[in-house]
Amino acid sequence: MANIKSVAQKAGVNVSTVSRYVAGKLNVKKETREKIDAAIAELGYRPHATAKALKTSVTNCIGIVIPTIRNPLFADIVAGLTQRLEANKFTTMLYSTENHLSKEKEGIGTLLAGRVDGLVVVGSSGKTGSRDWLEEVKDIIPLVVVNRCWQNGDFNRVITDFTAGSRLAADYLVGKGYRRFAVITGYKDNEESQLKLYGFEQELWQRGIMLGQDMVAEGFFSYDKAYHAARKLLGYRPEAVFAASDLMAAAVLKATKDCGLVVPEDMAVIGYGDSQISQITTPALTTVAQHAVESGAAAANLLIEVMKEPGPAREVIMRTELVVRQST
Amino acid sequence: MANIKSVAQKAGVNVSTVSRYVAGKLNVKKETREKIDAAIAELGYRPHATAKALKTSVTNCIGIVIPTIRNPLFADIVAGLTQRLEANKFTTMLYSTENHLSKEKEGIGTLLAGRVDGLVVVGSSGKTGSRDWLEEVKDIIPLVVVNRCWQNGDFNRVITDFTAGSRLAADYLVGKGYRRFAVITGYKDNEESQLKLYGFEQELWQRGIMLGQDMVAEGFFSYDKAYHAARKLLGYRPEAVFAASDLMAAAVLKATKDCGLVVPEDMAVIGYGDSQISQITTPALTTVAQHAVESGAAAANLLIEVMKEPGPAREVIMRTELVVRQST
DNA sequence: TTGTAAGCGTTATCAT
DNA sequence: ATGATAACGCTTACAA
Repeated sequence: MANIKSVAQKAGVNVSTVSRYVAGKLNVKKETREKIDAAIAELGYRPHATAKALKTSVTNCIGIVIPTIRNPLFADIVAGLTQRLEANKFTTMLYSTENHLSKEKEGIGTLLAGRVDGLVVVGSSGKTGSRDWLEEVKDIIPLVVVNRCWQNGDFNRVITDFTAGSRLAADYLVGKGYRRFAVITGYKDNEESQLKLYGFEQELWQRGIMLGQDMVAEGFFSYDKAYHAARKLLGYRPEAVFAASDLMAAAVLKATKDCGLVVPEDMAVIGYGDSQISQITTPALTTVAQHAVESGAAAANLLIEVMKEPGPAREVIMRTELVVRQST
Repeated sequence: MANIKSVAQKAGVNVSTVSRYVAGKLNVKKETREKIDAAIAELGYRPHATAKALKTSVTNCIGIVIPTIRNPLFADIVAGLTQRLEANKFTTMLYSTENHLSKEKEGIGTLLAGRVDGLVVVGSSGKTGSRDWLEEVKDIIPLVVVNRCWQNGDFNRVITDFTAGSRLAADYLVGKGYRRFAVITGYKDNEESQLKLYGFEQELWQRGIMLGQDMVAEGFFSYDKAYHAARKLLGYRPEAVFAASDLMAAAVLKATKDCGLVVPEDMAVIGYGDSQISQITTPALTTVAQHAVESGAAAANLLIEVMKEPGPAREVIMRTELVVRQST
């Protein structure tokens, strides 16, 4: 590959002149410019980003760590991130932990080795959390966490107000006259799942309604697992089921149908996410919208801001909304 | 940040010794090893990947260019890619063109600047194609293209046999006794869409069945657009509708229902992809499975192979299968 | 306006 | 088994 030296040689000038010209500094004679342009074109020269990064300590690259790209929610967050970052001339390095929190440390480690200017870590920590580890990281490199709410150090963060979203759902259902509820959560130990459950219970409690312990089951954010959980819960004859994701709500619809019940006449179902799934089911799902793409974009903007001028930790809260369709 | 020099200093040895030890070369005395280990731990030293890349010309990083991560199909391909690449100690740089083919050149350009050891370009080229551009790229860097079938230079490629998949669908439907068909394609100019349509037509033709021109409509891989297309097509009373994606097939189901027809009794619907969507709809969709995750994994393996020993272009064909559910 | 030269953090060759 | 040093491709004072 052609390098700056060969360009300089061919153009008959010094490397520093080429460097300055390529960088856009304008104190270079027209005649020289033309010679350099010609040399660049002829050699197919392309500045070597790695060398530049080594010299300047700026990589123009941001690391993103996610649990899995196959969850549409995370895909949306990544989409929001890459859009904003690419628009700001950053490239992105993606590391997927495949839902193994233990791989998070490894992933961050590889990204950290002088490869990126900043880091975005997406997704819930587990029960144990990786708090101590991230605590170190944020001293090494600008860091933004997304939807990791338990992390109570002062991190720059974008969080969705999952609790408020669940309260919207509960409020709406109670207002509709339902009194006997069941909930399908994600993972018992997962913070996002817990916050969603917590908000729902809290709102019910304020309305003087109790949610029986038998009425909560884990669905593991999986269609099949949620289906089985739903079959069990339906035995207790709830009037309405709240699922922590649209995918699991879709499973509830299926279970309901297989039990010979009709939604919404015999039972109401409400999902979470307002993903494409919620439009596709029959009946279409009432759901809590959580603006995943915008969360990603907000995280990108926050990180860029933080890299420009560091300071005390900043926080962005993403609001949720209720989207009413035909399942309630 | 601590560098190799500071470690060497603290350990009281030369940088080259540290370098050798860290690289795992074993000609280093136990005593020295311990001193170095202590220094590394104390300083929190982490080898600088960028500097190493500059020196060795290997980045251990692979570039991935995709149209958009929000399409579950591409997300699956990326998942397959990152799994295999991470397992082989590669990091991945992701560039998303947001469905603008024109951005592909820009994206590849940024990745090319000494940032990556190899490149995977995913997705159809448009009518015009970016063939000439990629033709240059493959001389610069190891390249694998995925599902870009029109590209007729000798590229390393992983392609899904879309045509064969469509033929499976047509064969099955004709066997079931259907004779009057409608098709919802993606984009008219998109090769994947065209191949899917082509296979379907071809199989019908061999069975002596004609597909009227009015019976084909663009759905743009969008739920809403496909819904409108379906409403129009239903006016011509097809006995079965073949959609080029599950999402669009779901839209057909909706349109059918809104027209007061029942699937599969009044009309059959068949999708493409075997994505999660196909299990969720009511009735669940019969669909052509296309193994997206495996395509990504195959592309990763192919690229690794090509980087190890270059040679004539290799090709991997991914087969398709029919998955029969309740919509036919 | 252009040239000289040091240095970013590594690795690798050659001595010792 | 270890040390000295050049080099990777670039940027950036500083000098001319």
